[in-house]
Amino acid sequence: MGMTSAPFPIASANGIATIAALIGDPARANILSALMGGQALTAGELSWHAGVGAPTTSGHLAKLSEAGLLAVERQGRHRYYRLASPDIAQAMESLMAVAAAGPRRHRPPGPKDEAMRTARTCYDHLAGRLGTRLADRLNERGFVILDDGSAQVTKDGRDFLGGLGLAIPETGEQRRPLCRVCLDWSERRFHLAGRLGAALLTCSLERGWIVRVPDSRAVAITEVGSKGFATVFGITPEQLAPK
Amino acid sequence: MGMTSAPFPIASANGIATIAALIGDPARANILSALMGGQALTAGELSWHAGVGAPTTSGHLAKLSEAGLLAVERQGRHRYYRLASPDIAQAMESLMAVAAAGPRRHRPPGPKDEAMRTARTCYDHLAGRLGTRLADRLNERGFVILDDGSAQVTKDGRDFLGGLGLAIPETGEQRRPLCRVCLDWSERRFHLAGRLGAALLTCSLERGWIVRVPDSRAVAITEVGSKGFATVFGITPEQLAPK
DNA sequence: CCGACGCTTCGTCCGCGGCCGAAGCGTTCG
DNA sequence: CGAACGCTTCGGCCGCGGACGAAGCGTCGG
Repeated sequence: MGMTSAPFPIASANGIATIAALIGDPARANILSALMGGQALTAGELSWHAGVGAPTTSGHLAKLSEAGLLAVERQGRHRYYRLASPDIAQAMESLMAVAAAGPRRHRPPGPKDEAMRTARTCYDHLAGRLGTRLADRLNERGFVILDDGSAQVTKDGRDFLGGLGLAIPETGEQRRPLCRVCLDWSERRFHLAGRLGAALLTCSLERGWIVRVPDSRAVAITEVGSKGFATVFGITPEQLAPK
Repeated sequence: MGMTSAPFPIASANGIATIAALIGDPARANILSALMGGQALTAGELSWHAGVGAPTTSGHLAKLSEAGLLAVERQGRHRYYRLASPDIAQAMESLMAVAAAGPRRHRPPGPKDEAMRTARTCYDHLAGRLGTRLADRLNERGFVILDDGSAQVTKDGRDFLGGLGLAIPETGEQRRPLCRVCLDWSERRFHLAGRLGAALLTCSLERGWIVRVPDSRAVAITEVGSKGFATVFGITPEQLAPK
């Protein structure tokens, strides 16, 4: 028998349990999901999202912060919480993919849900139909190469995006990938993440092409945005239609 | 203010909590970690890995199966459990990355831990120093392009790997990416995953270059393997040395 | 300077869920 | 066919941790 010593914890398996247990509480999951919107929120707002009282929320926030999942910033009498790193967002995203793939959870697609499917933020980039179509169009035009689960920006793409005023750092040799794909839980296809994805989101917001929907990760596409996405990226309104 | 209706659960945020809660139990995390080795294990073996009794393990396995995280296969009086899909493995991997990045968990690197750092399986591909060096060498030679967090196989690479007897399906249009990167929790750098990563692992096993270490995800590099990795990929033994 | 507000800490309650021993069911072997 | 084995089901124990109300601390507004 190859049984070495006692049944002792596999290296780091305990660490992963700790993290997962933190995410595993409904209230905390709601908090983290709310923060997947990408913007920092106050404890009060998070309390509302979590669906529990202020004291309970405070406890949750303390635990999440201590574990390094959240970063906190005091500002006046408010405390702004945000996800501590893109890694956290990616872990959440992977879990969403698993959850969406799993056995049918009864999830009546409400009107708000429909807005989320059309366009939403995924931490710091775009997701939903808008996000996936954006990836498709950039791929078709040879600006990014999407080969199954990998993504790469081409020379042409760098030029094109540069023309939009999107300054993509040449090769920062940073931890953060320039361009990676992210599995969309509603579309079950890929959209663009990484520094490029983040740049596309901020650009769209700055130009007023999309606006954030209050208390939600969903974003609404404005009039000017509808034109902008069509002329610049070739995304027709039909492609963004619910059905 | 924009408070719409009651604080009702964000779409699918509850689903993610369910999944995370399942992973969040230490015993279950140990089970899943053990199955990250990529091979199916019996309930008894998993009970040992989990560190709890058989009845308790059985309960855990039932929950994990029902949630769609595990697939089970009856064979004689044994029941073989394995991860239900690569998505699960990726979610676990993301969580490991978060856990490893978090505040210092006291994790005295034992001898077994050292073996894991040298070479181990990560679900169905190679990780550890061997895995990352493999990615490096393939990158240097222009067989794959690693640009930050993205990976792509070149024409040259396809030819090279074909010469090794690795038949990589041209472009299966499958869900499973041909080549993607996976963050190595011990090296804190990328190694290769996807269908390519899986092919590299099975190839190495078939040729006897590596052998699985019992009751562990670690793999040991054989004599012939040491030569093989050096001549075929240009990986010197020094690059695989612990320090 | 006092009251309203935002957030946290403290104390308490209580229910969910993990754990085990014993028993039950199916399979394999002598 | 009976005994050993692998795994699951059942029943009961117990402790962890999430929930809230009340109170405490810091900040902003008149």
